[in-house]
Amino acid sequence: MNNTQLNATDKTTAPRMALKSKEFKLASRPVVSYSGTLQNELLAALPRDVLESLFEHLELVTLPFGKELFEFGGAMDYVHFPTTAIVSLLYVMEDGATTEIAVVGHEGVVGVSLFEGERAMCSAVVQAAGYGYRMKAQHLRDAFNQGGALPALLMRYNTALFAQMAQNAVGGRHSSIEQKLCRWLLDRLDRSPSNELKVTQEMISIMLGVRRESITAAAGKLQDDGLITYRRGNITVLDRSGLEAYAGECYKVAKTEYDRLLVDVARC
Amino acid sequence: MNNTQLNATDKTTAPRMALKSKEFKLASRPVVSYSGTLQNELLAALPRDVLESLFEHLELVTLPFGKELFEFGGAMDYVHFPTTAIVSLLYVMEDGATTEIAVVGHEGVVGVSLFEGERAMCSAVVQAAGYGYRMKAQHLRDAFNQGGALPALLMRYNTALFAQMAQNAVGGRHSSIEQKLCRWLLDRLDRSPSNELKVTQEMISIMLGVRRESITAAAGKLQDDGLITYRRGNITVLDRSGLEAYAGECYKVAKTEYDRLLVDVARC
DNA sequence: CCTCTTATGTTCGCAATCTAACAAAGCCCC
DNA sequence: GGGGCTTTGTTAGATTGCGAACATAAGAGG
Repeated sequence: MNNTQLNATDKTTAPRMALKSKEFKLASRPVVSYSGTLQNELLAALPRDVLESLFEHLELVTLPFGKELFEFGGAMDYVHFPTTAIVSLLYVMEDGATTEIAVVGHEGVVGVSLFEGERAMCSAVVQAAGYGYRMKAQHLRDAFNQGGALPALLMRYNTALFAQMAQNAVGGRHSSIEQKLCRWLLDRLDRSPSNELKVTQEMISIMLGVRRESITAAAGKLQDDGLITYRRGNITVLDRSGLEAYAGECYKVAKTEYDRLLVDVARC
Repeated sequence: MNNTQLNATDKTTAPRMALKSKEFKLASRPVVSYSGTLQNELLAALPRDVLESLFEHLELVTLPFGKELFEFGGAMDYVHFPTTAIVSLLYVMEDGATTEIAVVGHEGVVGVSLFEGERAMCSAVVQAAGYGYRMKAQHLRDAFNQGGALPALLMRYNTALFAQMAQNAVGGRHSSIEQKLCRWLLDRLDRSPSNELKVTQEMISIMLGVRRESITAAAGKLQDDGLITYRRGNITVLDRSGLEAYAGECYKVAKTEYDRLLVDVARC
């Protein structure tokens, strides 16, 4: 556990990987559009008038692998609504040890959880290249303060995020590395367009806060059991329900909360 | 780690302990009063007109040790604003393993983090007997939807709670048991009226999700180092800054976030 | 096709924590 | 002031994951 661990990945591996991940680009490159925003479920859940009022502030951006949307202690000028990208909220300890606090994809928003806090208490790193909409945090704050459907929606999203973080805390203490790996894969899968994940074992180890060798061992076992196959930075999930069974309750509980969020949202 | 662990504590130890903890009762028993509500910092931070509109719905209640304000999967009809009481958000796994997700005292509110979710994703248990104000969740929801200072305040509180949960996840993976114990003691201390905590090592072990023997060992070491003294369900903190130094960054980061919450709140 | 980088596989010993069983106090209440 | 329950102390062996060092292989780019 040394300080070079994340840096090495961040500054060296990350940009290179970003160039490689062509799979995540949409078939036809999207433009800023009303329909485009609907690819983010949180935006899609807003009443049409609210979304329209936000629309002028939204900007479609590419989110390359490894990009830091904000870092620990830094300012959070923008919030991001991922569409095809996946973003990790990561905490890096002073000694270099890392832990993934939460993961955000097309179901959520990055930065609003830290609303009004001027400084981030963790960093946000793009884990899977893709697209997302961003807007100045101040505009979202203004919209929040105007009331309507937005405040309640964000509060509800926070509830689901809470569940995810809570299960991270629980699983971090009481799950085996294999279980954690299963859950991590499932969380990505839920936010990915395919059953193929472009990620190295080293990256996974950083996210889970374990050694790379432990991931090698765990992944090997999952492959032997026919749940996944992998080769050099590429994991394919073969048996989703098998993973779910192995992951145990942590995944299930958090997933249930997200599903409920969407159901509740649909009622609006 | 068996299923009887929490139950034994809950149903048997808890009521007994509650009867014992006389220290936490206020010198003169408070009545529902405007000034009483100010003992909760979140309520105190509300503009006078907002607080007055909530006031009629607030009810002063005693919160005896061990009382479950809500349980996993259960309904959350009330939100609670502790004044002298301390409440743990606990998750109990199917196999009986436990983890404390967060702790709430006079600085916060229990139940609102799970706003609009009809089912709780963890249980809330009174850890230190005392008082608190409660109100029907629906009334708070109504007030939230009316806008004004309340939505922003709750959002800000969520930010601080996020920081605490995040550090729980981080520390759960990367701290020694002794460090976790230090941090846990400090978190209680911040919400307690004195430097004496009424809690058994067994209770602590349940909160931290470790074995009781590990707490015995860790507490013994802290006592040898002159940081605390203890005897049968009673821990006295002797050297707060010593504990902080030992606890490491997790405590510091979360504390900073709460301090900022209060500063921001004071600006309102 | 060859090379060089990066990703994955493997090993050994070590430290922390857990499981399990039992011993010794301390404190409440009769 | 003594019985009985609760809390704390102690030990021994098993397991999981860590640290470090190195071996192998896959694929990108020349």
